[in-house]
Amino acid sequence: MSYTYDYPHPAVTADICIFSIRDGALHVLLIRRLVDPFRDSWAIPGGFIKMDEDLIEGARRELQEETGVEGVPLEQLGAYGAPDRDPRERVITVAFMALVPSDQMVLAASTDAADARWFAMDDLPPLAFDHDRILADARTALAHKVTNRITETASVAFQFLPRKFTLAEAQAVFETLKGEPLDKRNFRKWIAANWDLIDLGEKTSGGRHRPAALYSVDL
Amino acid sequence: MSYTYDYPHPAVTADICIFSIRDGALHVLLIRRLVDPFRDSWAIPGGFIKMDEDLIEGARRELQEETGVEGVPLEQLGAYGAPDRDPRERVITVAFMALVPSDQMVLAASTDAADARWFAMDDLPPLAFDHDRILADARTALAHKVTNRITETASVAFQFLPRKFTLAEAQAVFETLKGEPLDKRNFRKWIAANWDLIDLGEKTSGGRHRPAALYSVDL
DNA sequence: AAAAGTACGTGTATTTACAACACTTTATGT
DNA sequence: ACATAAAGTGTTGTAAATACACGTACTTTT
Repeated sequence: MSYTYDYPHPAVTADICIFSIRDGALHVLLIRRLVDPFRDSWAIPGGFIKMDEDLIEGARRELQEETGVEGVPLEQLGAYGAPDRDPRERVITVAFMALVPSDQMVLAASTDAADARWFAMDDLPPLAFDHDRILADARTALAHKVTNRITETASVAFQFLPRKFTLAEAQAVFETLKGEPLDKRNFRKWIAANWDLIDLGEKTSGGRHRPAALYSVDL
Repeated sequence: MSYTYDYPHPAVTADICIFSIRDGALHVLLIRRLVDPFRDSWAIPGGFIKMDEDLIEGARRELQEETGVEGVPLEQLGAYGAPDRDPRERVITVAFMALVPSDQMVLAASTDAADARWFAMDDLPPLAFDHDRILADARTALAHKVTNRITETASVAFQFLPRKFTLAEAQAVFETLKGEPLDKRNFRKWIAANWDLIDLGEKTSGGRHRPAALYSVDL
């Protein structure tokens, strides 16, 4: 089967930057390519949009097919379409991003991708295509989303915390997402002002130091 | 000549929202379509991306071809790709926007567009495709760009003013772009704090009221 | 010449957000 | 008891945003 047009058409893909925190460090989900070009290179997951699906649906489907990840709230980042970004043919990609708790994710490779793995953002392999640029843009957007407003993305941050958490643990999560250290007192003022924290009246124990109060959050 | 692919490919277009102020009201540049679908409907200018040009280059070219408008600093708004947004075939569009001084623009219609005209934003005709949504998104983005930061877009605002202008004239321009009235005293503080205004020591005359001081701006 | 009309020009007080900054408290381990 | 380690806690300064009202200077009309 083949498809013929009177004028040349580009291919259109959706590529998805999935961020998570693992072991206290920001990670991104990458796949190893099984096919040329960039065979055996790492890349952000993505693939061709089908003719009957919306862009975000295509992104969701590709993400599921290539990594097994489902049910994440994607946000569009923008379109990338430099003429030579793919050596095969003209390929324009629409980039999406999301922040997810990776513990609940079951990674599964597929036919298109040999392997799906989490990589620490400060220890990335060389990436296929222009995925380094896309990922850098997504990283910047993530930091803004988490701090500037009370977005859905920001509330995902609490998914990285246990149901009962200390304020120090919460601060570590937000520092990781923003990528820079935060002042302890200012952070406590900020989080108390922007979320409904519930003081559980319980304390940590077992540390060789003063116990911390435990909180939960009402999102 | 025809082009054949193993898999179906969407068409990709660039559509451009060009805003300007005319007669004190925010206007947008629209074209009347000469071809189906939506023949004789009004639409934001745009067209198919060529295989060897970047998205923004394609946007610039289509804008020039369809309206004669050149040399404007486009910014990407995002990609729109609902499966049924074009009845002919699957068409994904990447939207761009810009704010320009329309007086210097020479409008010229082309083969694709019967007519290019400015429409007041509060008196729009029905638009082709999903252009009403794209335009609404662009309108929101414009208001943010003009006020939230000192962006290039914001400095275009002064292009709507004569070289020597009064602060009341400047306020009217920013109110039009933002779409809401501004407090006179606060506006004067804000503009003085954010731009280099030069008091020319001259005054208006001929009004049936107290004359206003004339300024110019050093961008 | 006086009065009315019209837009010009100006200052202060309040609130909010953000940034900087240091010491006391309370547990654990030796 | 003492050392260690992290928890917890307020104030101050600055900048930015908001709200708000009246005297001034010129033109036109009577």
